[in-house]
Amino acid sequence: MFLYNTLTRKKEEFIPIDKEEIKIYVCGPTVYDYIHIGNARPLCVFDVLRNYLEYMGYNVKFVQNFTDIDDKIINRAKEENTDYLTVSERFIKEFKKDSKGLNIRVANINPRATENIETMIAIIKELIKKEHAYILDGDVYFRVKTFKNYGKLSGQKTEELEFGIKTENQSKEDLLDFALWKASKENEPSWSSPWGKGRPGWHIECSAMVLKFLGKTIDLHCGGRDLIFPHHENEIAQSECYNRTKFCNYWLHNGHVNIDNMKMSKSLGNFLTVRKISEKYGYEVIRYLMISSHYRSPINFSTENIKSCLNSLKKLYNFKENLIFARKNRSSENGKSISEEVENYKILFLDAMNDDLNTPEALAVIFKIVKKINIFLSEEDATFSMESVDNVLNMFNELVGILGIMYKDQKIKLDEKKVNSLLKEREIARKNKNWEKADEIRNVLKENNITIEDTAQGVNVKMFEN
RNA sequence: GGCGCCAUAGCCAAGUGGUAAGGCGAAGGUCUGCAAAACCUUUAUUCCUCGGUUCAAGUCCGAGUGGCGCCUCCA
Repeated sequence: MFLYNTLTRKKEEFIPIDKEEIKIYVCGPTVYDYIHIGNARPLCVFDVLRNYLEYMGYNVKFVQNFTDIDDKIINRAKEENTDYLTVSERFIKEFKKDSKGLNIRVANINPRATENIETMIAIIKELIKKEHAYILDGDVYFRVKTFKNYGKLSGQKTEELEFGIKTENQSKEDLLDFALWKASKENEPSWSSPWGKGRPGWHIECSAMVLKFLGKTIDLHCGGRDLIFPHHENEIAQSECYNRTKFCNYWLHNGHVNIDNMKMSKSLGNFLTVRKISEKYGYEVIRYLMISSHYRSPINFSTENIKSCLNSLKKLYNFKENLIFARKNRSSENGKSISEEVENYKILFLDAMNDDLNTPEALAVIFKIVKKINIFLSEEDATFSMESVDNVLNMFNELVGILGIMYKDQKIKLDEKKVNSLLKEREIARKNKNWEKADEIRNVLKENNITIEDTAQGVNVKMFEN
């Protein structure tokens, strides 16, 4: 499998440190609000990565943190007249709800910054001892000039970086130095440290949690491309100065979700929450949208785009339902085999995934399978071998499962008995050419998310939300 | 000032130097009591522009135009 590594700016073959346990760290959310649609992107694409690695037979240890102490959380707590813990607890819950909706598997470990402050303090102590960091009025700063490779991830030279830098503390030794520890202001949550009361800087959190839960060197570190600088650059600096070894082999960065071609962000205020969109269109279409472009490309969010994705998903659901219908009603011992022609497509799907997770290509392969099989199904008089139908169904479920779509449950609001009696009633009406009544029953069922289609082989009852 | 990304049909979107995947939408047709679903046909002689390399360029090189991101918090 080839992955684009930001560190080398090339697609590289993925070679794990230890096949028995691939170590992935994904930067998680700062929990001060509902996640926005941009946050959904790394969740979805790196969940696909995880699925695919496991599909290939690797064991994966997947760690995603919660940044649960930060200025924004403190501010929100102040606004709501409550404490930071109430805010972070609340939005961790909401995060989990949205994640579940998006069919994101729960990480093996979800460490919280505030639960790992001891590790951070230990690292900072050592960095001070090694003169990679210094104390300044209760703050601790990382001395960037002591790390020769600073800039290796972002491709930046330190001299050039200084050009555009904006900083709040002018008394730092160097403009590039960043905070490892921040002295606390009055009435703010704080932890005691050798440098007085305070709280950790953002970058050290991730370094500490990576070290504690995954070790000194990890396979994959993932996040949005806006994290390349300074966040990930700083993580490398801290961790490599502390561990004296390479921090991470492959850095993966997803592209942004834009709105009107502008980056969607909480600071710009042009963001849409996952919750809001899911209330209108459902969660699944958000996930579909995320895999419909390559993970490194930008996505421009629009309702037109969402609606197009909804229709595509509908086509896939119809396909699956029609196959299940064919299995029940159109299979016979001497039936046509439909799976052989489609077996090669699985290889094409895997080729696409192996090529830096080319999910749009992988989706195209799925639609090619759908097309091929639909041509078989469109032959009205044909019957099919049940085994081959099962093969296709299994393959379809397998591929779609890697992408993490098609997970919506059938939702039946009416009980089965009632549905069956309505169906019988409709059949009688149809025999008597009482079209009005037949259509009325069809509408009633439709209102309950049950779609019925009259086919040559009988009535195809589809029970999913449209 | 530096680093980087992007430009392919009405929309979304792949594309490894070998003659433009796939999805949505639209139009017409088949099937159907009507639908639905599905199938068939049509929908980019051309990939922002201009040069260059090559037998061959959407793909490589150069210049230009337009858009975006990072260097403050960000996914």
